[in-house]
Amino acid sequence: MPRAGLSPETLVAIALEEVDATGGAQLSLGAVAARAGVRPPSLYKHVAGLPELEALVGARLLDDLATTLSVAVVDRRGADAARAFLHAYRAWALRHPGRYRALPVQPSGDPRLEAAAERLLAVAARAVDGLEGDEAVHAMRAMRAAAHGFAALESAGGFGMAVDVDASFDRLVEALVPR
Amino acid sequence: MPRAGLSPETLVAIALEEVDATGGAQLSLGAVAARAGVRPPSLYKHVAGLPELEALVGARLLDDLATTLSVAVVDRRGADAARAFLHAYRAWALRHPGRYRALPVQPSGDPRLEAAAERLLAVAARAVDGLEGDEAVHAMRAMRAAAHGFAALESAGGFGMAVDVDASFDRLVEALVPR
DNA sequence: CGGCTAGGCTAATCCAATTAGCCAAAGCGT
DNA sequence: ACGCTTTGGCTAATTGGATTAGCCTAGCCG
Repeated sequence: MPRAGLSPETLVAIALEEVDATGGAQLSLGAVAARAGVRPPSLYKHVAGLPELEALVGARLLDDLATTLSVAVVDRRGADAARAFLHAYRAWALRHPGRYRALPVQPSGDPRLEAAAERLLAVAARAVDGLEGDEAVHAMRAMRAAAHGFAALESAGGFGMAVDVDASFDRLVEALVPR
Repeated sequence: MPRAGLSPETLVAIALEEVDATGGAQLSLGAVAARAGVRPPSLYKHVAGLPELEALVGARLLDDLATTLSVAVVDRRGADAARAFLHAYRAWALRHPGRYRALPVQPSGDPRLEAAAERLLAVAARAVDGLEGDEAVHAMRAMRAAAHGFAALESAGGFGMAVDVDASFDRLVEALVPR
């Protein structure tokens, strides 16, 4: 039995393949082990168990999203920043529907998750550039809610009608963005 | 061993207690059986298994929500209807955070779920009263996305900042509602 | 080469769902 | 009241996934 060259990082990468393949269903150690070409108990040499693997994957997803948004927003100001944030958010969810559904609902309880969630918040804060105090908080919440709601519904196939979804999203964006 | 007086309906009611108690975590037959004062296998005399119970619970939740929204929207027109819809939606989610998280993500695959989801859509359509064709669809999508996004984030404790959440919601509502 | 550690493996345990098969409680017609 | 049938409990057994215990070898170090 040769070494498989596993590590927490490679396991996270393998788990992401599994997430993409299953469309975000509950992760299972058996599936990850099979993909890694190894028996399930072997995974415990690299991660503490399923909850830890889920936390690592969750943190990775939040981080990916935060990075993507960060790149989209950088160097933009005011309404442009907000638009870029919203479009990049939706694009990410559309590009990885499984990963979007696998995003941790409550990124609390694990320091890694909390740190990643923190980064995401920081990016959202940059997207409401130009607003002050409570106004910034209100705007940030509206953007997060709209982005998440739209992405969740769309990536779950919730928009049945045969009407242009891009157009719907643009309306939503323009309704929210400071005029 | 006396009869426990169970039925699909009572099991759904018991499952809802469990959902409220656990805050929307994965339902388990063991927990429901314990609450019903019965051994797990006995439940199979009333429902086909966990998936069916989940479908029944999901349909019941969608139906409750649809009814609540329906009552809120009835007799209202235009912007008033939209505002009422959004506020009632958020209020329901806030009143039952566990149930909100237990709402089926993809109400498809089971005719009962599909029917309930249909009702919900019909109520949303009434809330965009006054708009025609594509405009109505865009508005409905925006409302659903905003309502779901806000409710999901709020009921998951996603708004950490100490800034009035009611005010944030009002901003979002006014940004969306046809002026 | 001998020894140490890391990383596989098998076997065994635990837990939740589910199935099989038994048996009593109710309802019902006589 | 009596026996039949159906309904709804129960225990025992199976299955599947997570996890733990303990063994054993590959790779590395002196």
